[in-house]
Amino acid sequence: MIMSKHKDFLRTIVEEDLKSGKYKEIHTRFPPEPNGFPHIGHAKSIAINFGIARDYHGRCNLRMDDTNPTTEDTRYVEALKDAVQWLGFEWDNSVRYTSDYFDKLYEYAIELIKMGKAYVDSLDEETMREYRGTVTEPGRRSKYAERSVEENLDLFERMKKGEFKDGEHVLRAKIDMTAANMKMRDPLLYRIRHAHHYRAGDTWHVYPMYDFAHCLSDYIEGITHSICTLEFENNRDIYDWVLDELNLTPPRPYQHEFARLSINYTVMSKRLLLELVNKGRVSGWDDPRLPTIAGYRRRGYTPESILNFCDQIGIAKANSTVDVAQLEFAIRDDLNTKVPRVMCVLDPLKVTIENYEGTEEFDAPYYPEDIPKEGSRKVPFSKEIFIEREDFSENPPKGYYRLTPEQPVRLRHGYIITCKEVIKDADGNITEIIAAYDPESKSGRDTSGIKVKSAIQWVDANRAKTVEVRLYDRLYSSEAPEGLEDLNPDSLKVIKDALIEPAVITEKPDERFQFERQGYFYADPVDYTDEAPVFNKIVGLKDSWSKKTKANERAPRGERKPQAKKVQVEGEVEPMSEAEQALFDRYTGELGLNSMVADILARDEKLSSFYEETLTVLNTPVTLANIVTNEVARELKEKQAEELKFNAKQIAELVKMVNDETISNKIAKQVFEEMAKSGANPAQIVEDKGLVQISDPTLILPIIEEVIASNPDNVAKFQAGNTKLLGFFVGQVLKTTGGKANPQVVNELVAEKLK
RNA sequence: UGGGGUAUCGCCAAGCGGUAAGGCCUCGGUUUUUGGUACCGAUAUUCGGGGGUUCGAAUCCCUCUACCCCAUCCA
Repeated sequence: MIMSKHKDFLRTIVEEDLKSGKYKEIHTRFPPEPNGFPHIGHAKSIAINFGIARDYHGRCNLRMDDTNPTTEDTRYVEALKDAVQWLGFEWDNSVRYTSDYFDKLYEYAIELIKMGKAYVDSLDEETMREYRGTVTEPGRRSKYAERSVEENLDLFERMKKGEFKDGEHVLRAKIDMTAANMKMRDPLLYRIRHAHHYRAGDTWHVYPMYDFAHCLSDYIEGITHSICTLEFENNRDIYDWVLDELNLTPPRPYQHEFARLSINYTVMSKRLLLELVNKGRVSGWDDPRLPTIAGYRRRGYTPESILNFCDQIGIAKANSTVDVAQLEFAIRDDLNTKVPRVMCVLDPLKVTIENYEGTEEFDAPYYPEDIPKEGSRKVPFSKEIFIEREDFSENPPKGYYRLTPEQPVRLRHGYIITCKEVIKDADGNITEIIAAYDPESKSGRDTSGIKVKSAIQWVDANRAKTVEVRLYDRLYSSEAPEGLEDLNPDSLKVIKDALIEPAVITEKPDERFQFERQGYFYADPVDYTDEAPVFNKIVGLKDSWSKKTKANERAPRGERKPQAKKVQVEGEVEPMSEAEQALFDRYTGELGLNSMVADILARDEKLSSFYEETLTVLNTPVTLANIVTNEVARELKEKQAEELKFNAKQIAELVKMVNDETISNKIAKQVFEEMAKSGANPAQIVEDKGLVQISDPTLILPIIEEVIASNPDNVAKFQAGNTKLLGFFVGQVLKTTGGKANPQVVNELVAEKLK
């Protein structure tokens, strides 16, 4: 497979971990809970986990995260396995189950208890919630946290044996009831559940919670990268806590999160999907309108198209909603090169060709010339045919290419016909067209010289087969649906008596077809029989004609409405304290700092004291303030001044070198980074790495000339007025000098050279 | 509201101090016996807002804003 040039952030992490030797081989896993049918969001996760394993020659497990006996079932296990296989992936070894680790998990829990890191709590649910505190108030610990190790061990064992009722006790980790991360306020590890587990049966009366089971299951399986969705970000702390506290033999897995998939005009939540199925708003979990794997599958989507789609949308951490058009593109793109073209008339209008007698059969290839596939069929033709009602217009709009009283049209693979007469019923509805054909115009040996604007699909009236066609549209009419009220009432249209050319049924060249000029269709795998064929519409063809006419109806000028510029509300800035204000005044007054820099320093005790210290060494208040508020501030964000590898004196020295132009600002940043890492003296770093600035034009000029010579395109662009390119040339020169050239000098020289 | 995240074109998304990738959508055009496909071309002087640092900022610093997640004995 071709790896795209730009890797996603997960693959970047994986590569780094492989390179650094953190892991020798990568091992991922797809760990759904078997409590519902998989949807395209799962497909994304499958594509990521199995895809990464494949790309880096690792392995990927399929694991059922089945720790909650009340929600899980084998039928979901089967559906999940099925989905992975359908998408074309193979899991490593056999399917794994968290429930297979219950014994091991129990042992780990005992270990935690023995370490004094876990306790049996006996608060009732409501009290426990109360004790947990809120996002703004810290929680407090239950009195049961004081229980002895022995008591905890005893209680936990009896919990396991089933001596207590549901909810009577739980096992909790002893972490921190005041933690800012709510998840860390002594999370539950085990709860009592007297329930039948679909696999473990009735042997267990305690079941581990996600936060305890998941990290350890990953560890047990030797997972290296535990990839999950964004909502588990807060759980990562527990993940790490459990694995670290248990003193496991390394290596251990690490969790990484990505944004879950959402697509407009549909829903992905289990709750909403379930509602649709339970209330009968769809025919079942495999209703072709549903974003479930089963639904897409029945609709006729191919695994390749779903995988391509997942590939196209990328992986990132921003919550976003992908346009369905992207999915539709993926399936069209896939089917275009694969499926045979046939003719089907959905809304028949009878055409009688007055000057034709007898019957004949046209030899019609299944694929257009641009598709390198072979195969053809016979298409019967006679005096009476049907065309699509839409393909005739008595009063055609501007730009109409099809049949009109004045405009001839070609019958695809057949003759050119001309309208002679329009027959209507009493209400004025068109019931039939009387037409004439040109015998010289037969497809493939047309000598008629007639020019037509288009070719339309048709079927022979006597030999066409009647088929049922199910036309699917988006399930919801709202882009971000919230419930049943947003349902699209026209999401399913059933056409009972569409007419199709006989070869489709008798020859069966495929299961998926393109009905020419209409879209891609799939022989419904459940309801189709040769006697009563049923086709599902997978997706329509791109239709720039109907788009144009509809756009004209809606907005005659068809311009994109100007987007209102986002209005930014300015928030309140916290006022300064008196002392801060005094400091601020001194900085802006006496020292001449600009107010922004002074503000940053005055408000930050750590920064200002660091700054004051640098001042005692060197008397250039402004430059010092700049480096302190920008570079030092970054280091001081998560550290105390004492933890820094460098000190104020060294910063002053660094600034001094900039001031006397020994090094450029650019180099100063580089040196600073080194200082932050190693704590070495700036002068030493500069000397070791030979970073002294080059300002001599005679040294720089040749390099500039070289850069100019090797980038003639950009020179031309620059001279044509693209002045931003100046930065490009400066950058190139700096790159070749390892950043040592004096950028100011380079700027001047480049500008002059390019003039 | 405390904590954790996120913000780059209509929709996704690269980018990690030196020319704002790419795909979808849209709009033109060429080819076409599918108003399809393919092909060519257009579409971000600007990266949520405002400041600062720098010769140079989407990238570093400060600040504000918006949205998402967390107070299930669910996962």
